[in-house]
Amino acid sequence: MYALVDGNNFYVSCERVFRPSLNGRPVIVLSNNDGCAIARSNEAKDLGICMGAPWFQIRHLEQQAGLVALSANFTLYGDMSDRMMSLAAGLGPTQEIYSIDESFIGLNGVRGDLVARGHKVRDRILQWIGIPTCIGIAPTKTMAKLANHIAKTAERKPGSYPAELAQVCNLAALPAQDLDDVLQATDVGDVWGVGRRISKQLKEQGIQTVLDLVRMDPATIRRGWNVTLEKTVKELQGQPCVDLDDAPEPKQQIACTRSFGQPVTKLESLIEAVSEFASRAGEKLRKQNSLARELLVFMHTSPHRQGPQLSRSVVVPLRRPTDDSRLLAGAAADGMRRMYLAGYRFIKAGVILVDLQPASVQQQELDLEPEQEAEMPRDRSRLMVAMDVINQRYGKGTVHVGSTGQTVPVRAWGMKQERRTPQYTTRLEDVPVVRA
DNA sequence: TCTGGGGTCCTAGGACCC
DNA sequence: TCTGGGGTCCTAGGACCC
Repeated sequence: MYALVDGNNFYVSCERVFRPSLNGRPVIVLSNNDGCAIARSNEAKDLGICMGAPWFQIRHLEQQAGLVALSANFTLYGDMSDRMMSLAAGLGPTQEIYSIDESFIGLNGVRGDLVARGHKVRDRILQWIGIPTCIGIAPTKTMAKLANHIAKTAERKPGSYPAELAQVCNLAALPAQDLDDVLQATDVGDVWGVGRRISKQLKEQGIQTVLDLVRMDPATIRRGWNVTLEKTVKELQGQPCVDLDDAPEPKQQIACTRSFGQPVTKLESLIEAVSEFASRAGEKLRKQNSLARELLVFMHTSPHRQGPQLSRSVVVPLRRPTDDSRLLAGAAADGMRRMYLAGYRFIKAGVILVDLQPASVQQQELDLEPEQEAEMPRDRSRLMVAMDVINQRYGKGTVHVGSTGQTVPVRAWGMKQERRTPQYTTRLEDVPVVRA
């Protein structure tokens, strides 16, 4: 048995904890560069704002409907997430943190009324952290996801489902006929693993609701689509195919990519940008104790704007597997020099570290180039360790690779974030002060 | 004027091997 | 009249997730 605990409108809820005046108002959180909506309060959803709606298209709602738009404050959301996860873990013996606002809890061995237990944990998260959540409970992860969706919808749209399913929904506790009714009332596109494309295909075959999908023969689904969808159907039928993953493997690739605040044309600016991205990717790489053997750099112009378009990428092999930000930044800069072409307005660039291996694996080699040894650290260099410790303690970018251009007063490629709230929980100067 | 960022899994097809 | 069979590895692209 599994539970899925999911924060409601998570980013918006985080902001509301520190600005209660936002309660009851339409609020959205914008993506990097204040580009588009990535989180919406219920009131904002009711205004018809879609996930991913470009800000310039909905901006008029600020005046017309009192919409509040905030720049993304990922430092805040990450910290609130940690707090929420630690309380959600109290629901059962095992936990898989699936995303910043969701975790699966394994309920094996948990006795008693699961719905009552769910409400207790939900109330605790709301009181201690301030984040409203919904909890779905079921025999498989896919069903728990569905139960969570039902718990949320039942709360937000009264009448859509039986009222007692709101907030905490245990599908395993429903009588068969009630379960069928609930599945029939749910669109097949709401199932975890059924995206826009497959949803459309299923509907063309007459499979409209979750109940229709549950009644399909898994082998038929496999023949008509693929094994992934077959697993989804089996899971919906109550047969577990996806295990709880409470000790995730290290990532197989690590990316750092950004859109620029404004178009960038100059090589120097692009080199600064990808040096910075490579250095940031290096931090993530060291955190999971891996080395990279290859690095991919890319850049492209904006498909949404007029003018000549260009999209290029190059793979840069590294001399030997490394986690050293200096070497990664250098490789990224080399790649950029190789692929750069003048005359284009670039809007995005990025670095992806691929072909990763554990840092514990060491390929020995003959010392054929002893004069280069000093520049090619073989172990995690003490410098990188010191750099990470200082940046952890005094803030990101306190110590950085020189080629990233942080000494320049204004970075040509910097991000636009005009509406960001303070880092209430992670920066001493930003901690709210209570006055009597 | 203006549209995010970071991942995973699966499959088909080509290269290559014996 | 006539061109083997079986296997692995790698890559690109598609679909999905939040």
